[in-house]
Amino acid sequence: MGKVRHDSGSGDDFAIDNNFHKGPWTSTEDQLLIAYVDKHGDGNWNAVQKHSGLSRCGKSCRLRWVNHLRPDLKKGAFTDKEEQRVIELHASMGNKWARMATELPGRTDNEIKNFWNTRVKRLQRLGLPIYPDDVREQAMNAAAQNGHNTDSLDGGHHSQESLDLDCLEIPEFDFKYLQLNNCSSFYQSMLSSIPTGNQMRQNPCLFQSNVYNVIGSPYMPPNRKRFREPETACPYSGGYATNDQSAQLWNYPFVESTPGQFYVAPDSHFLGNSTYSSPSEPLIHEAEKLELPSFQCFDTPVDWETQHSNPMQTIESDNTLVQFPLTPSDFPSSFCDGLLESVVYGSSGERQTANTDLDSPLLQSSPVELTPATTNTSGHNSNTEPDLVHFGPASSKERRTSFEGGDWISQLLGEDREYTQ
DNA sequence: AACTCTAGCAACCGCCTGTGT
DNA sequence: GACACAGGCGGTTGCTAGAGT
Repeated sequence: MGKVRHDSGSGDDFAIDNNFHKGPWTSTEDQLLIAYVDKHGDGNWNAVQKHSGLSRCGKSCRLRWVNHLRPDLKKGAFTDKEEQRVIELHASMGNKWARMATELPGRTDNEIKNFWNTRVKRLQRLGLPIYPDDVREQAMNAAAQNGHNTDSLDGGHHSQESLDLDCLEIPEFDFKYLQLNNCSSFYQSMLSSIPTGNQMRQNPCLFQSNVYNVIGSPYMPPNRKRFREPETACPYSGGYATNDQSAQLWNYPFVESTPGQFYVAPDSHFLGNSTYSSPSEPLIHEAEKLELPSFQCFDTPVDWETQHSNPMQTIESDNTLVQFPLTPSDFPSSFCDGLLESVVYGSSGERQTANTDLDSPLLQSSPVELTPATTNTSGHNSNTEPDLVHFGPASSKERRTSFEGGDWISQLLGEDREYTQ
């Protein structure tokens, strides 16, 4: 790992320049830090080094305090209840570890993140889905029935946070252990439970993000590599989705949207955690990381009529793998970002793992990323292009028809594994 | 016993936002 | 508005202990 620093402005450059100590903390350092915080309180971390005698940068001190020395930390393995909660939270908010940590007293974002990643790896290894069937089904049902939160949008005082909560309530699921994914039936039932456009108009929050991201997000923040939730309601510009690699993977077209109309929240979960190398190499200019889903809401009402006549329909690339757009009513809400990933990304997870576990009866979704860097260290990516070629119906017309009917999705998820090479 | 593999964890990195000037 | 700085966040890396061979 290179230590060349490109960071601009934060104290770490300073830390490097001053040869601050790095690596594991010693008990002596811990004591110094604890003593300092006891005396001065936390915060102002760069002052810690100056006043405590620690040869650590402020960031390192903060991290050490937050993750290990804070008195309210809970140590030890995650309990079943905590695990259950983590699953719920991840289903609702994706890789928002810090937010998840606020819901799990005594646990840190880092801890949750490690726990989750480990868990995902384990389940992937076992060929089990990340989310229990119960979660998926209940979330699906909740999404289908959840036409009742319009008040929250009219209250005039809701924060993004409250919107998030309003948008998606993850019930107390019964987390029996995981069964194999029934992706096909699940997805088909998703499609059959799609609310009407009118419902969606009334509840724009319910029908945001992730699925639509594959439909084709007109949202592409310029010159941004990452998105944070407070930006959800920010203005948008045309272009590929934020998850532009996944967008490019699906190769959906650029669409200019206008304010007040439907747009897709940027932290889409859909395919968003599968950072493949795209075969359409020219489209990918840098190895951007894709975030796992974050729960997103529209602040802007959805204009479905407009969306239905979306110019995307008139745009078609020769390489288009999925015909866009599907109208919003083609999909349910992104009731569970992570769940959707489990459903759809399962296919990509299969593809990712196919080379090493072709015999697995169910290669499940995983947020473990395969970045171009990790998949393509030799400078080429040998396994993505064939995937794309076989990813979905052949012709655009067929694609559209099939996609709307959910048939090829079924094949994709449950039957057709040819694309795994 | 020696070696390899890997899961789990701690720490770091780079980017971001918020705030103050 | 531009800039610098502090702090926060999510992704990644590297170390280590334990399991497997």
